[in-house]
Amino acid sequence: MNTRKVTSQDVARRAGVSQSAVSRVFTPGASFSEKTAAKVRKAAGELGYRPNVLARSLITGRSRIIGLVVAYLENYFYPEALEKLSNALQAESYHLLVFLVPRTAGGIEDTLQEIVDYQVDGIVLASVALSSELATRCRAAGIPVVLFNRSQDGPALPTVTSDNFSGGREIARFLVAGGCRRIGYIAGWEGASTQRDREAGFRHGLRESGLEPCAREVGDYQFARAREAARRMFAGADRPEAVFVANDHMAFATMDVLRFELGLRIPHDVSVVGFDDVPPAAWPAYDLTTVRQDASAMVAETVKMLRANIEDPDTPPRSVCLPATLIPRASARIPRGWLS
Amino acid sequence: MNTRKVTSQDVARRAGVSQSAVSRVFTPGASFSEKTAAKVRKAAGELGYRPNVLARSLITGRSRIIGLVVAYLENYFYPEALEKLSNALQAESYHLLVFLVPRTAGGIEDTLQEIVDYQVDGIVLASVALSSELATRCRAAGIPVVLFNRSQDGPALPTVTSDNFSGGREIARFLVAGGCRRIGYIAGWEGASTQRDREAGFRHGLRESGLEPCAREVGDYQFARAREAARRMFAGADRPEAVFVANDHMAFATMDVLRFELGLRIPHDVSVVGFDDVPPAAWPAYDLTTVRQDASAMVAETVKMLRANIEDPDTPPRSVCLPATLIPRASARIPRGWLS
DNA sequence: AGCCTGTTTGCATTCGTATGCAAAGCCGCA
DNA sequence: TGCGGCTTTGCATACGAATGCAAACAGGCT
Repeated sequence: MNTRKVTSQDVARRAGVSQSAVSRVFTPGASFSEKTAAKVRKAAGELGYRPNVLARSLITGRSRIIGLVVAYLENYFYPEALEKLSNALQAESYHLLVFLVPRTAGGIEDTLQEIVDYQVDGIVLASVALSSELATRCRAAGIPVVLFNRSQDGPALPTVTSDNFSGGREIARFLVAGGCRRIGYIAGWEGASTQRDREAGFRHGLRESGLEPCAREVGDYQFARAREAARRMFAGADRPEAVFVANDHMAFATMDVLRFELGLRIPHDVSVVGFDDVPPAAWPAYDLTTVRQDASAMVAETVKMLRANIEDPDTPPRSVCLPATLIPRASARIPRGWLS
Repeated sequence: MNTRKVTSQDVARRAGVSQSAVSRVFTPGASFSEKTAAKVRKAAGELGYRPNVLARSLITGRSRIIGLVVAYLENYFYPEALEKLSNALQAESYHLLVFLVPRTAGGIEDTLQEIVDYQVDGIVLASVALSSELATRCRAAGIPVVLFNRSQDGPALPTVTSDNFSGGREIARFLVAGGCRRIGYIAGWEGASTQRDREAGFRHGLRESGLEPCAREVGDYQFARAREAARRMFAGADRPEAVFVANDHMAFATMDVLRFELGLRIPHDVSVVGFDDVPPAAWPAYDLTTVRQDASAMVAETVKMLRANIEDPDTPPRSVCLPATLIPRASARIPRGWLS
């Protein structure tokens, strides 16, 4: 309480120099002599002075804050990404200001405004779709935006995804090679590009063998809805031999329904494949065959793009699509020779 | 790019009023006539003006930013808490600036300094222990701090926990009532108050029946180490009939080892109980008996404390300990008559 | 009209730091 | 000693908004 904020003025007075000198000592690249630096550092240390980031950002126009918009953390891919992103940014002395928004289009509008109010240096949009009008406004505001794990048709924005199409296709090939013919698909939220691309790739892969999904339900990337979707899909007598679930989180729900409600054996009766490779997928209870999204690589690319766009706002938007590799585990029959 | 930042000056000019007038229209509680407000709002709308939060905070001394320090998001209790906390704070137009730190004491020192640099209005420390010296410095800096899910001996800081002691005791009673005598304990990170309290309560509960843990291993709240701990504990011939694992996250690892490495049936051969009640605990694959920490209530209390301390820094620190209730599920034998 | 009270308004200053500019200092060299 | 060139320093101002103060205004009453 008693300790009032200590400013560069206070330090200047105590060190017997001007406020500018203090500022320069704390500004990388500024010009000052070792002698004054010593005096300033000493005084600063004694007073416990630290530059006020907010005041600094007022004049430099950089806040060293990155806004993160994320719809939900229920899918464990996002906590993981958040953790990695935060760590990567901290290494460059940026920090994450998080905004949670309902996935519906309405809320994003306002949220984005709030973010801009904080003068963030950049924005990462994860698990969130952006109307093209909004995207344009962001560019207009001069704030770099990176789409994380979502792509976008309209106006070009920097985008980091993994190769959802190939991933989906690989899954189809894998299941077909394993001898499955009757294959179902449980879709994610239809508004998501990941959902679209995974399904498109999957259908493409099936078509290579003259097949198409024998059933399709929508789980909206939500646990509870995926459970219902699984129940519907496996209610009838002629149930699928395999099912591709659009992400791991829903795949867990599906496996639980198959095993514990319907008494089916996995993969003996049904093969299940997910997407993401979140940590629980590797847990023996699920041991889920899935496609790995390389979160670390995605984060690294995201940070790289942000940095580039912050340094030079006219950097042309790149779209990076990282390889996604299928991880065969025990939840789906492994085709003979697949691993060789 | 072209659109330069629009300031209150610009709005003032366009509306034909002074900058102060514009400021007042955007400051709740300030005095202005409806007539000027209309002019200002119109001009602001046309220009797309929004107050600069950073500039505002420079003069008001409030940034409307809350720093959140969290060690890791691997344990799904924390993403959940983070999501709820962020939502609760957004409702009061605060926002979370997240800082991830390794759980070791060293990093926190620096991290806390970085946080303070951002002039945050408050700090939430989750899953992090604070040296008493550091705690004092926080108070001295005049920044409200709330300990979330961690308590603290030394100097009094506001604290929100659930009743880990009672929770642990309840688990002991539950297992004993279920007929278990040989009961093991897999501990969390020894530096954590949650670990300490859960174990103390557990031991207390056992002692009521003249028992004590037949085995004890340390899992450090980490998945991999918990797995090893479980292997060690169940290696010998005279294995425990039940085990209390200090949190759900480690309990999943334990269950996997018991079932898939050792071929044991749960709860027939071994009863397993966790702590937290994270979402996967309710998934049929685990169906884990556990003690529920009411994350929503904890968050609500945290926000309340923060608000109180921000409004009046001399608010005496309160320690809230919320009830934690045992949720019987299928991973442990349910004592006859327990549910009645 | 004249006075009093209460509300609006603008002016000027403030928050804490960075930075352009010009003055001052330093160094070496002739 | 004097001069050119480079570095260091302080002064003054700017960033964008909030606010104390006093002037201006509006309204009610006599």
